[in-house]
Amino acid sequence: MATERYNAREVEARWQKIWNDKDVFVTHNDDPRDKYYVLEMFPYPSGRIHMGHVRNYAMGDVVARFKRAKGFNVLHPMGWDAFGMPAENAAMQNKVHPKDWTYDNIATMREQLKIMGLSLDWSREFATCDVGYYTQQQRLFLKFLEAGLVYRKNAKVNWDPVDMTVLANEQVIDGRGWRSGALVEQRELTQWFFRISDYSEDLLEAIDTLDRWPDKVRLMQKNWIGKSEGLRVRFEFTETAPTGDRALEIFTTRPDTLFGASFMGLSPDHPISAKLAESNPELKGFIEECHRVGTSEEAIEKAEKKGIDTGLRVRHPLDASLELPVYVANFILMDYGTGAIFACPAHDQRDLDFARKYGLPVKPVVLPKDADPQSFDVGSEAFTDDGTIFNSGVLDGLSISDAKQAVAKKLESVKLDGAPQAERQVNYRLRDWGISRQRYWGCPIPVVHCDACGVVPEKDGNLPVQLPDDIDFDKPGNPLDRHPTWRETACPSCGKPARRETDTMDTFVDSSWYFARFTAPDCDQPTDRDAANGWLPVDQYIGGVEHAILHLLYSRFFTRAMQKVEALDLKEPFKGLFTQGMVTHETYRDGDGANGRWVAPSEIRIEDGDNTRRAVLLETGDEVSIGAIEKMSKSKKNTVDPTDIIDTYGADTARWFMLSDSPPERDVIWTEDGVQGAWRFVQRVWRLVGDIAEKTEPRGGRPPEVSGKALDLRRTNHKTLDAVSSDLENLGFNRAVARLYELVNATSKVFNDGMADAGADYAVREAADFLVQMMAPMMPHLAEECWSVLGHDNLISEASWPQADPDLLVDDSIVYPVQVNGKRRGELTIAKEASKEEVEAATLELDFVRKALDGSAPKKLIVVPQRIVNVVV
RNA sequence: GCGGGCGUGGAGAAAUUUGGUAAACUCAGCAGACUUAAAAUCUGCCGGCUUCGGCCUUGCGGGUUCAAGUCCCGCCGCCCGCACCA
Repeated sequence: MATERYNAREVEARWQKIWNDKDVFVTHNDDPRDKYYVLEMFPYPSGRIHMGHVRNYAMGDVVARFKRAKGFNVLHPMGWDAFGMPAENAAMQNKVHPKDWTYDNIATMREQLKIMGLSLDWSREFATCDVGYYTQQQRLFLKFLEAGLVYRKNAKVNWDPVDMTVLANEQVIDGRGWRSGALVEQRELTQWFFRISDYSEDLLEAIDTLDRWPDKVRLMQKNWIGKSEGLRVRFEFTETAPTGDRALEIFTTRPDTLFGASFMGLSPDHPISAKLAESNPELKGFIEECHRVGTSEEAIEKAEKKGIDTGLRVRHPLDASLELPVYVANFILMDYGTGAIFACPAHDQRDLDFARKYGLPVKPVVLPKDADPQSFDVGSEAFTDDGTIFNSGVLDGLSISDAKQAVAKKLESVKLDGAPQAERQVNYRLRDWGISRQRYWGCPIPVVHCDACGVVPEKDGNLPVQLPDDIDFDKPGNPLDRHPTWRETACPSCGKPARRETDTMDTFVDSSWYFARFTAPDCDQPTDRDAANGWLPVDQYIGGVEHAILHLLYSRFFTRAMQKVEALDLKEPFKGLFTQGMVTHETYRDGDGANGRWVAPSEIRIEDGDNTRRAVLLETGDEVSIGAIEKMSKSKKNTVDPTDIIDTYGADTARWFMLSDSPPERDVIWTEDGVQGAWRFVQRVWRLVGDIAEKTEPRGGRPPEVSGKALDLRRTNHKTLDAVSSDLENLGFNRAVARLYELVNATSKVFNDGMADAGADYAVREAADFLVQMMAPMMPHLAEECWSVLGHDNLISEASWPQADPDLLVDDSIVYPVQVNGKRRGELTIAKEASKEEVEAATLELDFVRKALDGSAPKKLIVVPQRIVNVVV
């Protein structure tokens, strides 16, 4: 029993070298076994790995190692999402080139990942800022352009005044830039767009096929695409509008409430509003005021419904005698529907607020169930639930959906100026994806502006359009624009001098196809079709829920677009998706609570008392206040550096702790005590396995006859194997961990009790072998070391997953819990094959059952075979 | 406002897939063994009440069922997403 203390540092480095020297984790595309592609969202090279990465990659690595042991050809690559603003910010602040900053960070983080012992195929590594990668991205862009998937338009864009760049709608959060936090302004610019909205319906419908995605993410995507079915209706003006329009076109999802129409509303950005404003100073002022208010959450919440009567009137399409006033109103959005509405105040809260303010009619047309049509009044709350149509002439008595159909049918057949007055229409919230960014550190958009030919795609032979290295960051804005010579080029079409596009692509483009590039990272085309089709879709994708909409939706679009340009042949890139929780930690503050300075965990010591727990500064011994548990962040200083942990305890301990306790989708709380618990387990396993290796012989040949405790242990071994296999299959890492603790407890007991029963040696040795194999995906270094101590001469990383013996998964006898009136009152041990009648008879013999029955027969006796017995008295 | 999720010991949690022994496993705590002492390790206890027979207990209130943490209805609380989308 002279086993030495486990030296993680030495052991981990040794096995990592062996794996590397033997190319154990290099994957070949021509391997004939079934494929399994496991991918974790690749990191942005911000500088150092954080605990969130450790958690994410530990999970992915467990899946990769488990599937490898199960016999799959596993693809598990890693790369870097390497373009983006922080590199430019660093350039501006520290006078370091974005390229140097990025590649330095990558070098640091690569080493950090390597000491985690991840089973990655590093031969496929790339960074999105590698010329080799963005060349292919430019090639893909040109193919998309040719296929009509890209276009340029003058558009109002979200302008971030701090980063001095354009943001996609998705990147505007509460009216602020997602990165800078600055209030976003509206600006007119010519921008490049991807036609993601062409795929709205397809992207929406296919969500139903993603049955291995979290419901939450699927729902978020559904809402984001935001489909609504309705009717586009033209209301005839009583007099031609100043724009020359004879009718006002609106979109509605509630044509059933048409008889409740009270007024019309125009967006302040509607062409008619703009035209009227030219001769109406009051309206002009109002529109300007609307623009000033902005679109922030706060502004919208506080904004009162306001508007101005334009003086224009329209005729009601179903009742020509009725004329409706046309207002410009601040709550109507130009970029949804037609930018104009008909308002039915009784059944829409916004319309109601507006109508009450301006004294416009409120006529209910949907009657709630059991309400009195004479007295029903909506008051200050619009009625939006189901009901029956009334006050609506021919529609009276219809259900809402029947009324919708009836109105659509009627207005489709009425002609106004030769065209149908209404058309059914489906509207989506999803807008095209603006990808232009006025930045240097991104993939250049490979087009040329020529005075003679206009906008011309760069020739494929001229790719790549490479970023210049000599660049300065003295002023804000786009450095490519200011570069003295980079812009100058020849027109690919006519050969005359022309200028390069200086916009670069949104970095979300880079991450929208990297998973495909990993399948053939050196291909001289964006993809090797066979490789991509062979490996994709990704079987298990793992990452943070913060990418639930943007990255995942863009990737789904990209896969479709790539299918269209024949770069690959599938629609959905990610078959299984898992969104892991965050890593959190207690926060600490110096001095007086809320105003105190944040203190890092490494600066304090926790003192546990009987019923007290306090934190004191290491340096001074002064007490600091313990605050809420929050996501690890630099600003709150509650971070723990993974390399410090690995230096002290080793990678296995860090990985094991990350996988223990908390279910993977939930937040995990990082605690020093918890890490130490994991460390103790590492040592305990090491001692136990060492002792078993010393005292028992390796197994071989047929299992011997076992009895008593040894038989029980063999059953435990196989039951644990069965359970852990399914836990890992379902990403239930915390459950798998708990079962391995149980197995260690059970094995120690048999081993320490002297192994008196027949076959105990075998049972204990089997337990050790199984234990080591089952923990190998989670603690691979310790597992390799133990595996070799147990006398195996192969690598556990290359060993096959063991098979559970079905005979050992069931016991000879069953312990039935016995309930009396549904409360457990005792138990009954009986042979497994006992018939229902035998169980019933045995139950009635039990003392506590007899007592409860007190001589009379039970009202009911329920036996659920192999489960439970319930006696109803 | 709309949509979704969650609520179990001192803490993280299990059991939620199929309604069937609530609290496995870990952390913290307590008591003990070993030790000159500490660390490490090992053993035991650890939801509440109890007249020691038991009784109660999964946010609260109801319901379905032989049986409810699990299903249904209504509240309360917390978290997440979207947000003037007609």
